[in-house]
Amino acid sequence: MLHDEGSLPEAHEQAARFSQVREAHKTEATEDYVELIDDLIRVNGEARLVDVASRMGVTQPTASKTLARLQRDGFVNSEPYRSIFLTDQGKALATESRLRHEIVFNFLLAIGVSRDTAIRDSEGMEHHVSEETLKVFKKVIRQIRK
Amino acid sequence: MLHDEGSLPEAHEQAARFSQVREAHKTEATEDYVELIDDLIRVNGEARLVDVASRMGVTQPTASKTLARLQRDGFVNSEPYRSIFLTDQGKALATESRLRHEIVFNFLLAIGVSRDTAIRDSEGMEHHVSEETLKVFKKVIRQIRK
DNA sequence: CCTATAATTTAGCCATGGCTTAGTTTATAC
DNA sequence: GTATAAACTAAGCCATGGCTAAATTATAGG
Repeated sequence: MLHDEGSLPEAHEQAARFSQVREAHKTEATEDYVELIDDLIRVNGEARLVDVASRMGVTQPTASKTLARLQRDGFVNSEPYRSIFLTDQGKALATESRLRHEIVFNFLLAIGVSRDTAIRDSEGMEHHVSEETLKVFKKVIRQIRK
Repeated sequence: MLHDEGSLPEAHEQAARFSQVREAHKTEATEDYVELIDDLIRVNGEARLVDVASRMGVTQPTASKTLARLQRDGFVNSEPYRSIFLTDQGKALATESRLRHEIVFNFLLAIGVSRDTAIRDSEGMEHHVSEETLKVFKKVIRQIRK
């Protein structure tokens, strides 16, 4: 059970958890964007707004505005009408996000989730998995593989 | 690997996944609120705004505004200055959310995540786990328990 | 080299979900 | 029964992240 019958967790603890989830939310867009930009640079040699937008499933103005925020916050760099680059901070975040994403994805595969679903679910889950859980995921992957 | 070296998933498929995650986001607040209101009614006999706010970790005006949206969308019912009730639709969503939440929580426990972390991570993860993955989670819980 | 098309930006709209400050209603305590 | 405290609502602010329509800049073809 998540909490006992007839009782609830302490209010301030519950509040702290919800605050934490909201906090994670704020960084989701950033992580998704830098991860995608990193992929585009690897594969295409450069990241163009038009590709970011189409792969994120948003319109170009939306992608443009989001990228302006990422630039303001120091994750990307780009000059007007030019392609997009990751700053060192952006690269670090992309690497970390990719790693986390891959672990969640491989974990889902390992326990028997189909590839399609693993791709889909890992996209949403990756932002909400703590370091501790990630460690357990890695252990389970190793165990199942042997 | 999530995708091959030197290639990317099809743009429209990737876009569809991100759209899906964004879609899930929209219902998160609703699910968290109805789940909490359901708990409060079970334990306290009623759900008061002041408790919803303190347990969600937001100010009363924020909770009030969110509840107005939930009422507009048919999940809760309440008269001004009175306590909050779930509609049938709200109860159904609360039940479904609680179930999903418990499965994710118990799954994390089962694979060896600590109770505190399981409580925290399940809060964020529950909204991003598909039916298929949930089934696998249930199976794993059963297997580990015996 | 110029023109058409594609890419990008700008401007302005909207909903969500945070906040504060101030006012109103309800409940409590004396 | 009324004063005070607690609960709730109202009004108005902000950032994020969606959108469309229109303007601007870059690029490619003839």
